[in-house]
Amino acid sequence: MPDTAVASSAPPRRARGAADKAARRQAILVAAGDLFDEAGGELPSVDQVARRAGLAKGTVYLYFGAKEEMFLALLTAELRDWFESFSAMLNDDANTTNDARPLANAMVADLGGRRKMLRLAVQCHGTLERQVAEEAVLGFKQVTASGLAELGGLVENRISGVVRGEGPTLLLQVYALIVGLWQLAEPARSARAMVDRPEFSNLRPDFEHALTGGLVAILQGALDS
Amino acid sequence: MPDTAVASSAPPRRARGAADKAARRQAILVAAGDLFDEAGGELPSVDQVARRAGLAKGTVYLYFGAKEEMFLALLTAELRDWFESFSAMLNDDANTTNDARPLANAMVADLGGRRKMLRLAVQCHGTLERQVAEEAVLGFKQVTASGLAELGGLVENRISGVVRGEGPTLLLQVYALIVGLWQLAEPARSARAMVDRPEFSNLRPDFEHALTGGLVAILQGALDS
Amino acid sequence: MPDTAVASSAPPRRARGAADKAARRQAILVAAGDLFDEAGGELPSVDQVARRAGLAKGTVYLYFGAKEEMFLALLTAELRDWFESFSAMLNDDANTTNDARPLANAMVADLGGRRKMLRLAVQCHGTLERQVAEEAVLGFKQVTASGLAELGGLVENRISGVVRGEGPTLLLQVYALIVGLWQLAEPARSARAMVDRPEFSNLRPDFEHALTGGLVAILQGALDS
Amino acid sequence: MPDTAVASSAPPRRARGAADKAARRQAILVAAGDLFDEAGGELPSVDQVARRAGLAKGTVYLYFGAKEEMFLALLTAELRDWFESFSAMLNDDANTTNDARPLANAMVADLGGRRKMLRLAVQCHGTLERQVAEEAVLGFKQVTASGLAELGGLVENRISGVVRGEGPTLLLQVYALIVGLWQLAEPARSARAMVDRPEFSNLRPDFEHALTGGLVAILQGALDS
DNA sequence: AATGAATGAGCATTCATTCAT
DNA sequence: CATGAATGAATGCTCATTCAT
Repeated sequence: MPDTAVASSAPPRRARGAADKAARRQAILVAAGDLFDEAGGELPSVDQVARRAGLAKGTVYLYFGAKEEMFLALLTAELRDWFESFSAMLNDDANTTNDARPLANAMVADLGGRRKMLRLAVQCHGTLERQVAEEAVLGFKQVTASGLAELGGLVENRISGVVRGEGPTLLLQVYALIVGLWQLAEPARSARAMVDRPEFSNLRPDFEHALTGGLVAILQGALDS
Repeated sequence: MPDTAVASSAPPRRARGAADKAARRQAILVAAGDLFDEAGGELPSVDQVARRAGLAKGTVYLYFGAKEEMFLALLTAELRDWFESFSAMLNDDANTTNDARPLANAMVADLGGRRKMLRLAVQCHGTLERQVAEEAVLGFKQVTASGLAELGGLVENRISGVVRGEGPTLLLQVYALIVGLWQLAEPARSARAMVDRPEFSNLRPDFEHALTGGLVAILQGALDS
Repeated sequence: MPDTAVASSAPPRRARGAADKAARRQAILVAAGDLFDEAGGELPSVDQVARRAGLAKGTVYLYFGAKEEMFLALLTAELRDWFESFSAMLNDDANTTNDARPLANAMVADLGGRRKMLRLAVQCHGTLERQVAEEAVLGFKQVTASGLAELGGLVENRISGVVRGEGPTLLLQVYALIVGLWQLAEPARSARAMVDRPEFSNLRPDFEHALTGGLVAILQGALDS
Repeated sequence: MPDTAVASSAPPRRARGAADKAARRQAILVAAGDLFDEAGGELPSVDQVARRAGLAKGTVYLYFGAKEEMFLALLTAELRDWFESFSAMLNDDANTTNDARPLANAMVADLGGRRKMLRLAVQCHGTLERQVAEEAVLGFKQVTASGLAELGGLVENRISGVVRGEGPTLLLQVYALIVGLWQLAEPARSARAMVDRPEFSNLRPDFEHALTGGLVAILQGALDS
């Protein structure tokens, strides 16, 4: 697979083949993601992204119809990855006993390395989706939907007590809890100092603590029913 | 004293007394909230708000230091109201049996009329807090923190099984689930049509269904422990 | 003269007599001047001035038709004072020998305590006059003109060599040199650090040195002719 | 190569080469300068400048980081030009006899066509410098400083009596006198009518008369020492 | 006379997107 | 394919001034 090997090197001056184009598209996404993360979850400008990717602003628009699509694609990729990871966890017998705690713990641990996904989720569900053309949301929705369906089925199979057809709902609950807690747990820079004051300590939830508790409750609720 | 009686009507041309000023401030908030809601959760411009309130742009800045403060104040009020409502539910014996369902149902029903609060929550936690001066977040945080503390105590008292000190955490889980699910359940205009397609049906969660399930799980988890 | 004695105390709640009004007007001017100086030569807002004077914004407009008038009046007063001081110098025989240096030195020393006047002069001649109603400039021009005429006559009498009728011209030259040099010598905050670099040393003139030299030249020129 | 020949005409729709870009930058400066002059020394809005140059507002910001930079660049150019002209005068033997009058006359005549420079100088030294980022002042300061150094040396060489090292000081005196007198001589529109009244005749100095006298004095002072 | 609430004109700046080259 | 110059919509905020009280 020479293509794969080359894909990771610098993209060529002109991306002609499909592989080249995919590589360039990927390079843009990487640049966008890095900048997004470095900015603490703030969307970088298209120009910044292009420069970071070593390209011109206009080039970005050859690969993405709009700025928001870029980040939607980014979240799509992050979600896909998370889905896989989650899938693996569900397939691990150690996580699917009658005790929800192992799975919850595994999930929380796994999310520890997914700050970018969490930040993107906050942006996308809160703001981004509003500003994108209908078609642009399509890819995102497709991946999400199919992932949800697949994972939902897995959930129904592996977690006893989950009623047939309720798998996706349970996943949505889980995802909502994760993203919702993350929003509360990662306040903006300006609020950072404030919530560190003792009188506001209960406003800055310990993300992991609260999340673990919530996940256990939701998962255990399914197991018990 | 007809004046006192009509205090809730339109404030006088010039708000001199504290009551008049409060009324005017309130009128601005109402205008802002209505426009926000009408725009489907998009922040209106200050000028729009002023015009809707029958005032000039500059006048708004006599009552709010910045645009974002306005909406933070709005959410503060909405939250305060919700806290009260929630408090009443918790104090209702019918909601604090060993079955979490009555409380969950009550909460979901109550939230049905709080679309504005939910939309504001999405905006504030996702975007607004990032853009406001530290002092401006203070009032918001104070109300939230004290409400959380108070409600948290109530939760610990009224819901058996909630460990002392874990009340606020449970509330955060609940709040996160609510806001998180709302984000997923209220796609932007552009995505509205899309998720109505059958193949995406599982992406447009039935907010009430998923929320009820999640709340029951979290609350029941506490009751059972 | 009880009035004079009272005039310097806090102005009464309501200024009724002419003396009271003058005192209040004076208080406003003092507040304006102090704030102007504290701000490094930046015009304070009317609100700031009013508050500093312990008055409401609107009250300022009972005494001055426009913000700029205030500062024009301020400069008028400063100039009047300087004129007097200058007059005294001219009347001092020690300053009116055939050597211009004593007078130049005296002037420079005197200007050392007139930073406010210099800053005002820069503002007024450069910007303020443009923005004031015609009538408002009247008082300023009157004082300036009469002072110039009077001082000009004195100059013609006391400085040998000054042709009859050229006294005011000489004064204008002197005044222009002073204000012009001051502008160059007091760069804005942002440029302060820069001109302190060695490579720009010649851009930050030693105000006193350059001014003394210039004054001596102009005055001596008259003496010699 | 017709293109090269018409380089000074309107730049192409899109300025790609460095020359085109310089031409466009120049076109913006010309537009800004003309508007500034037409407005009697008032800064036009960026939008006005852009429209006059046949461009969109945003385009201006491709060539200047901020509005003030534009006018600083304008003064820089004007000063550079004046420096050259001044330099030529100094190199002219007819201007460097023991009589300062020829040089003074030449300078005054030369300044007659530099109204734009004088108005800009008033704005820049009085207001503009205060509002610009430090880096933006750099270019201006550099040109000024180097011009001052160069001209200062020339002055020392060509005007007998100027002590080594005092050339720049003398130039500053000259520049200050010029700008200072201009400020006094060009009252704002509103004051124009007023100073034409006979009683204020001495306030509206004959710029050329007073300037000539002052320059002669300063220059002669050097020659005589 | 004094107040201070209300007004609203005025403007620089950013940045996603387009399209000529 | 790539570029990057050009576009221009969009808007929060200040503050001098007015005038109802």
